[in-house]
Amino acid sequence: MSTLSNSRYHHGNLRQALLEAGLVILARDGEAGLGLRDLARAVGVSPAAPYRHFDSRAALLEALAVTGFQRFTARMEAVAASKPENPLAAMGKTYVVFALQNPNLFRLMFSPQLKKAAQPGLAMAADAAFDTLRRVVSDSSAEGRIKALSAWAKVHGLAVLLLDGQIAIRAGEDTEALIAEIISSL
Amino acid sequence: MSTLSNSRYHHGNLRQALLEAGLVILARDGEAGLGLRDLARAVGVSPAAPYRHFDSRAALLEALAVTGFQRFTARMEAVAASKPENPLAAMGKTYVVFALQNPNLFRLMFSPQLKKAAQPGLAMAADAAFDTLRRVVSDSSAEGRIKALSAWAKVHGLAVLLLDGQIAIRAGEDTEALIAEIISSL
DNA sequence: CTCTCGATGTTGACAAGGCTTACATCATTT
DNA sequence: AAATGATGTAAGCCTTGTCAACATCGAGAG
Repeated sequence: MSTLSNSRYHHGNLRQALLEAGLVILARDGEAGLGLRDLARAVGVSPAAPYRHFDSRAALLEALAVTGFQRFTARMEAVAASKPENPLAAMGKTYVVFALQNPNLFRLMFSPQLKKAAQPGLAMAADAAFDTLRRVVSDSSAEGRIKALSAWAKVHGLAVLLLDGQIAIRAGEDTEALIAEIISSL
Repeated sequence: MSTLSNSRYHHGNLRQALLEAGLVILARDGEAGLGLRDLARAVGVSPAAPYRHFDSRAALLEALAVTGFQRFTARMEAVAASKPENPLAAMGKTYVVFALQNPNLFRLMFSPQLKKAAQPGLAMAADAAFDTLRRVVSDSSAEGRIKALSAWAKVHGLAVLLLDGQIAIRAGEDTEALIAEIISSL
């Protein structure tokens, strides 16, 4: 392989190419705008080719969500490893910022149509992501669990509401500062 | 009219019938399972008939979301009117319970594909709903706003996470009790 | 009471998109 | 070099949202 002849029958690394192009299209057009045909055309391949690598459109979306969780986990662990003064607040901010930087990917990761229960790979990727958050608070006591869930709920809710434009940002207001204020009480 | 001849050309009250049947199908099959053709068939009408009342499928979904916000608002106002000891906690619980009782409707209400910015009716319905929450906290000071947003984020995040099955409920654990514990700190 | 007209439904069809089946091509193994 | 499994193509089926042209009804004008 490696000959970059742009007209070879086999693509060479179609699965990876589909995922990367999928992330780009997803970021640009949202989940609804990500069609298998468009995606195949973007990669320069026939409409049916993706089916050699993904059983269905849903499977493709699931794979994208998994990579999303992996990137998310990497960011969270990086923050935790940097030992900030207030770990919970720092990770909370990272959580929200990730959502705002990758809105469509974040929405896909939490899309109900993915049904984590039936997809072990996705469930594991999601669990790994949240474990980084849980480890910070969890002293494994019942009280610690409530505290962790409270923090998680608050941060997640803030991310979702900001993403959907529900929280009105006043003119000239700094979104990051607002986030910091809301999260500071963790 | 009023003859209940079940084979009359005109339905009589199609718009209302579509909304009601739509809510049923939505609750059962989710947004993705709500097709215009199925909906039309459920009401006993031709596939194109709904277009006399809704410009598009998106418009139909928007109308369903609006009725969802109206029901939600009614519940929240009822709780607020009952003057509980801790209004914020009581309304928070109502918020979460509504989400758990109407999962698909709740998801539709906050679906990003609805773009409230472009739909004045939907935006107004949503604002009306959250105003009931805002009124409880808002002393209109900057501090009050942060407090209101914090409470809203926490409650909304809890609802979303529970809806998506992200929060693991331990065996024999009471979900309502868990909700109460997490919300009690409001 | 009849006639007309706007509102409401129906029919038929198109286009887009997910998916499948049968076939072509390539790379690797023996 | 021939066989074989993996990968991609071609062609088409089916569902679904949408639209245009036609049919039907109800209500007000005369």
